[in-house]
Amino acid sequence: MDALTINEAAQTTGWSPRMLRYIERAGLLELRRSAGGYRLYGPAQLQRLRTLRELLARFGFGLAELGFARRLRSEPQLRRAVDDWFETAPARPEFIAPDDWLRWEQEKHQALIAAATHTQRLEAV
Amino acid sequence: MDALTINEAAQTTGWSPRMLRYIERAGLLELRRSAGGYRLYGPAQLQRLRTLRELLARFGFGLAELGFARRLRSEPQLRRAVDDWFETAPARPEFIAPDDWLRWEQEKHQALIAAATHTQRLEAV
DNA sequence: CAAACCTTGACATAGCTGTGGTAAGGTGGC
DNA sequence: GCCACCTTACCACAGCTATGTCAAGGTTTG
Repeated sequence: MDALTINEAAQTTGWSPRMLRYIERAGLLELRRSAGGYRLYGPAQLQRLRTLRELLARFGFGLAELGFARRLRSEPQLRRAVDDWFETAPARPEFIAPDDWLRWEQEKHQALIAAATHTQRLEAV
Repeated sequence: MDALTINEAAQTTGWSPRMLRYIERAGLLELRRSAGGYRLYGPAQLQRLRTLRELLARFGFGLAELGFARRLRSEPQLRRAVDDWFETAPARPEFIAPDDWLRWEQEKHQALIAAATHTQRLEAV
């Protein structure tokens, strides 16, 4: 068997077993199951979990947001509706000063980003 | 002056003044300001606010998610990173049964959707 | 078959979201 | 110049997110 069970996967990816189940539940990772129902993590899944970690830390957002990104790519109706909303010329939110948005986002994820940065620094040592 | 102030805008859009400020703060609507700093809502902004209402009710997500969609379109790096993550072949989350995701999402927004539906019904009367 | 590991489900909690207030102070139009 | 309206900055609160822990009960494998 070249697949890990959840605790082994947790160790090599840095996620807790709890979070691995949560991530699957959130629709962000598809897993094979053993005959008895054990989650089986293959190399591809492990890699995905590691990049997921990096992604969230680097940009400071959460699983919910990524789940929404997933909906955007899998639900054309939703995609269209959202695109339409943003493209309605007059309000042009693309032109809001990035600073404003950043300030807002950073307030939200300040702690998270700080933690991530700290972690990276530790890892860099 | 063909622009409304915040309470007038609130009345014609159905949002509360409180939420109108919140929406602006979330980077989802750009507004002109009077010399003294009053928010000025033009027809375009009003329309946008109305469609925003419909968008959220129809698909059952929140301002935070829409804010993330905005980031996706305004931050190419983020966009690329997220696309890459989803396109990494092996886990293919696009192929997760829509049912699973829906169940998950609906648990989350059950109350919200119920409330929205209820509101619509009231409005329809 | 027994020890070690897994599964789902429930309870817990800090922090953020979406909303509503209120207060202290500036703006606008008659 | 007044009164009504606006602004920002707080306090508050229910509900959701991201995490952890624990219990009761199957699975694996030596």
